[in-house]
Amino acid sequence: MWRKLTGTEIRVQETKVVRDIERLPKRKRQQQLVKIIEENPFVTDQELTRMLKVSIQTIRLDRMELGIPELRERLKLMAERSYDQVRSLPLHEVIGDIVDLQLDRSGISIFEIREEHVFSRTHIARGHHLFAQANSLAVAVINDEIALTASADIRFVRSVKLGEKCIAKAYVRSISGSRSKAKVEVFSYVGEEMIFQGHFIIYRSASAINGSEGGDEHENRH
Amino acid sequence: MWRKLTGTEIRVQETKVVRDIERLPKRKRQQQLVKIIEENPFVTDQELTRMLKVSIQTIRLDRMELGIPELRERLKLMAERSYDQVRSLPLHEVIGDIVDLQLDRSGISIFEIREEHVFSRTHIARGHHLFAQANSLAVAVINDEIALTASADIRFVRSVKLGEKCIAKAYVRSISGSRSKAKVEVFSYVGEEMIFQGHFIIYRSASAINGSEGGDEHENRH
DNA sequence: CTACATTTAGTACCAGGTTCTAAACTGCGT
DNA sequence: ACGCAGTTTAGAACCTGGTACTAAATGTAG
Repeated sequence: MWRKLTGTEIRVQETKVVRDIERLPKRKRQQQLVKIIEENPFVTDQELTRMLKVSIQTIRLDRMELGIPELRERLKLMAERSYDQVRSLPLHEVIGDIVDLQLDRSGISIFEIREEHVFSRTHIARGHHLFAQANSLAVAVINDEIALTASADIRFVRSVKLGEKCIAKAYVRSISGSRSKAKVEVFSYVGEEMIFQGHFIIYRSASAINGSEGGDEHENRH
Repeated sequence: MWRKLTGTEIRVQETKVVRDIERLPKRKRQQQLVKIIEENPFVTDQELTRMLKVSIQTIRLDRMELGIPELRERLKLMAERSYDQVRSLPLHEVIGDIVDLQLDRSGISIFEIREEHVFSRTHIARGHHLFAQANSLAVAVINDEIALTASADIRFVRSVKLGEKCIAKAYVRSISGSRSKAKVEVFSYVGEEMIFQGHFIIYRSASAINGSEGGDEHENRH
């Protein structure tokens, strides 16, 4: 369909220019259509006819060619996406996927930096996400029903960019005699490079209920 | 519609008890209906007839009485909600509302602990949200186009619960000679009580591009 | 028995489409 | 001037998941 056009386009100029400016409207219209629907997915075909000054059939042919589903399908997809997000928010309770866990000893989690984790202009990951991964892991590695971060000393060694996979490794360094506190060290890497390190003091169940308690806790994983 | 019912309910007991256990099926069914739709908003009236073993008209009467909109309306509402959320996500870039800002001097932000910030079982705020508020503020108070957290030393003084409002106050303590680093102290309070404190080292634009750079930055706010 | 609530049935209608068939119009090559 | 392809428009039948309304059947308490 378009093969022919591009072929002729390249060859001659004077005659085909006319052809192109006559043909472009379809492409242009479809581009516009995509843009309109993108920035307002709630628009009906009816409304589109008014905006693009073509018949409703043309709108529908365009949607078909572009693979854009009908209004209701779009809404359903959006609803499902947001519903899934809400559902997977409990998964959001631990930031990063824990791939290895030896309670009271060590743990490893992986966290991929995605669009929502970076500063839009520079695509550099925001610090609190790296902290959150490390903090979650430090809390998870403690073998108690409740564990709360009491304090932390952290360092952002280098910035992490969109798409990079952070691998955090946590080591439990010491358990206090009364077992009320634990020291956990976390090192995060992208590849071989260390990008973050943190020293966490975690309060655990017995002492965590009263007294100076921190900002995080966790449930026993299996 | 319900006024009458509740009226008789309150008055007499022995006679109405019978009436109630005869009436309950309706109420019970409606409670079930609410629950079903709540945990699966994508269900059609047809599917509900099978689940509740009543006619589709009853389902629809129930929905009316309960003020539950039809499937398509539900999906539309969800889609709109998620769309608004996505739109207001850039607001999520700074955690907490900045209410006062004196660049290179001090700043104040307020952050209310909501459902999504707490651990579901205990309703205690997760540490990284408190950190995020403080970190955002520490970065915001620096008068530079780009600012990145290099390191932080933080302490969770006491746990914060659902519904509490955290007020974070940041003070720029020192600016290095070359202006490449700044020291920022942040103290967060619920009412009079301090709940968090942190010491941040922030790298600023000139030196931030190369060298050891942190995990956060910010754009100039007006 | 009667009055009232509850449930079910059925019809007409609607939005926002899909699917399919059939015309027009447009412009180009020959 | 003619045909042909790409494009646009029109129209009818049908679909889902409802609303709105009328009417009848069933229950049940007083």
